[in-house]
Amino acid sequence: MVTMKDVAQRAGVSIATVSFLLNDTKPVTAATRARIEQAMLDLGYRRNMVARALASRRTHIIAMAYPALEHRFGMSTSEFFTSAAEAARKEDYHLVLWPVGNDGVELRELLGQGLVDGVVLMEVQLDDPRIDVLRQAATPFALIGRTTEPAGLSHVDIDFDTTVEDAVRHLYERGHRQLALISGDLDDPRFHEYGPWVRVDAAYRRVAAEYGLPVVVLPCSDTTSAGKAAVERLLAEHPETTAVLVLNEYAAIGVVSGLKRAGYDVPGDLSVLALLMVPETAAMTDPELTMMRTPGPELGQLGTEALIRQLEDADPLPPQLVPAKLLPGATVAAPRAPRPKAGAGRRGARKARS
Amino acid sequence: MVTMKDVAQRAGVSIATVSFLLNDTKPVTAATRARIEQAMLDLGYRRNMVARALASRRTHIIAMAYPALEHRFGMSTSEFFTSAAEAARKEDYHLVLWPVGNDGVELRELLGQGLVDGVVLMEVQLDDPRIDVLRQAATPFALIGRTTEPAGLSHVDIDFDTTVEDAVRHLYERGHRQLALISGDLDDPRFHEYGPWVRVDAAYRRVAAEYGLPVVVLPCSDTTSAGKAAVERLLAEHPETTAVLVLNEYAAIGVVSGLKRAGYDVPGDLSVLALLMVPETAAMTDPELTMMRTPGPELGQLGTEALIRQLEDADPLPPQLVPAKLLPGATVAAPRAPRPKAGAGRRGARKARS
DNA sequence: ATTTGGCGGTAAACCGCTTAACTGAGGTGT
DNA sequence: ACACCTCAGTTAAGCGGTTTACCGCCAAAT
Repeated sequence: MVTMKDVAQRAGVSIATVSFLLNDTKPVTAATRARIEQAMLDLGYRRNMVARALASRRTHIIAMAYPALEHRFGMSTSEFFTSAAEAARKEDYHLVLWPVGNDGVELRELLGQGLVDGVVLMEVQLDDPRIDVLRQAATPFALIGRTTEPAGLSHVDIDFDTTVEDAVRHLYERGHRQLALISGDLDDPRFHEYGPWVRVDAAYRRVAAEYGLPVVVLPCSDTTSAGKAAVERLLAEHPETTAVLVLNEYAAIGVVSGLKRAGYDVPGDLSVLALLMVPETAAMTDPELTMMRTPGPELGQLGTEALIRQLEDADPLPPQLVPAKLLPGATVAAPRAPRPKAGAGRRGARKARS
Repeated sequence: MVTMKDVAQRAGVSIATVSFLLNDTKPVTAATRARIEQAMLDLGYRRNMVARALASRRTHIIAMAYPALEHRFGMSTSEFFTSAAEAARKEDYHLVLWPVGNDGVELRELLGQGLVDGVVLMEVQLDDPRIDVLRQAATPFALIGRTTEPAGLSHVDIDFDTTVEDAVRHLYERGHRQLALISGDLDDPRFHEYGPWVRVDAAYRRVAAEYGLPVVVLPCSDTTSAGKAAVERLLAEHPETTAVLVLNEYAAIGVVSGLKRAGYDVPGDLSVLALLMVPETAAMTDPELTMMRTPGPELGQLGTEALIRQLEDADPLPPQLVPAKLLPGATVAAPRAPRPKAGAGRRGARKARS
């Protein structure tokens, strides 16, 4: 292995000078610089990260901590990983993957090893014990997602308010007045603390009120079968509905196939707009789902950048809320009949096919 | 930060003794052991990975190198990442994510940093320049996937032969004699070197021949729309087909919806069996796809374990070929009519379903 | 002519841990 | 009784860098 000593020797300078040049931490004359650089080239020198880390107390490694066991990884999980890894590389950091429990025990253990300069925390809970662990360890961190009181915490998250607003407006502008939200299942004890669901739910109720729309919200867990079931209930209980927003990814698929199976034409009889989805999934339905594309890649990247800013103590990135952006598909159209106004007519459907 | 020196001091021993105890690299009397352990407990000592790495020349970090830019990540990518990360943790290693180009340039750069003890290489090409880079760097590595000549290389891969055999047998046993494979698009220059597609194609031709079945293979890239197009062509060119195997994940979705759109009943009119898929995706079609579940988690885990074995120079794990296992869904049934071909009487079935 | 001070460069002390070589106090064999 | 092992521990030399003093030199200031 070629070390700095070798380079220094060949360039006829001291090892310190090489270090100063490499880190640009002290000026060096053009002549010596040239000699050193030539020497490095000749020898094929590569600076050893580990030694550097030990001496400088900065490893240039950051961790992405995500809930282990949790096998309900959506499509967007790998987007987080890859976008974060790329952002890290770009800044000359490495990203390690840390599957950790939600209680923070494993996280504390890992932090103790002194391997990482900072942590990007995924799937942040509304009240997250891991944050205390990070604080106690005095380890810089950034959140993807946020707690109930995120003020002062470096974080990025989906802008649920804007996302829902945009979604509702999209439908409203096309004439829809009878909307429904197929939401997350907040009654499920595992999720009534789940930020995205809570926030979308709240945002929707607010926006619907603003638009003077009736508030129809059906809980639904994130599976296609749950989606089918939810839409059946919707048709039975609120047949006047002309457009449905679906929060969950897999549920949205279920909603579309449930509608088709029930003989409804999408978007003829009912429009469907998926709220947080990735294009690959949306393309799977027939017709292709119109969706708000979940900003997974942006979040992974921004979260990482926010963390690295702290580490390089540049001016900290302010909290970023990124809305999901509309990605048109083929499941939204104008409602079939002129809008029925207060209490007026409603429609079933009878398209069938086989 | 509590260092080994602190511990040694408090326990009244030399720092070396602490190290020997920690690494179990030299015997220590019960009495001193107890004193040291107590001291560590009192002080809350955590051994510093970086210093250890520098001194021992083993970082206990491994990299997962995967092709950057390649945004055609299937659902199984995050399975690789998480299963590898978990396997690494279990053995007290850390996993870093390295998005690298296929030419090996970035990989060489990263290896030079001396950060990792070894590399798990994903998406191995049939002739992969990155392997030479790893060899030159004398870095231990394991492959997920394999080259044309994988002998001598530590690797794990899907057992395409068994997978295809099992798939064909499954259909054959249910009475199908007119199969078709909707394969990868090997004509696409980007992919005619893509191992999984090449191997499935080859395996299918072999197995079909063994079973005395006509060989019908349609190329198809991995999108739902390509799947739809492919199945339309299939219906036009080979209307006698009673069951279709689909290699690609998204294509399989397209095949099902294409069939439904064309007025075919699945599986009544045509059975569909997806070859390499994850359950989450399969659940999205209606009816749910019958599939061979791609062994993503196993591969990530086994690849990591194989690498770590090398690093700990235990007896090396032999190359592992893991077949995809059948996961029943609702898209395979017996063919409707008795098979029209020459030869003896056979019985088809006429189960239908709606 | 002497002082001052900036500047390119060096020496050496770490960073926290591993490990080879060494020490010294019991047992053993003869 | 003496040399010879064993065995738990210790000393100290690294691992490959970073970083804080410090030094000598020359130009500008006095």
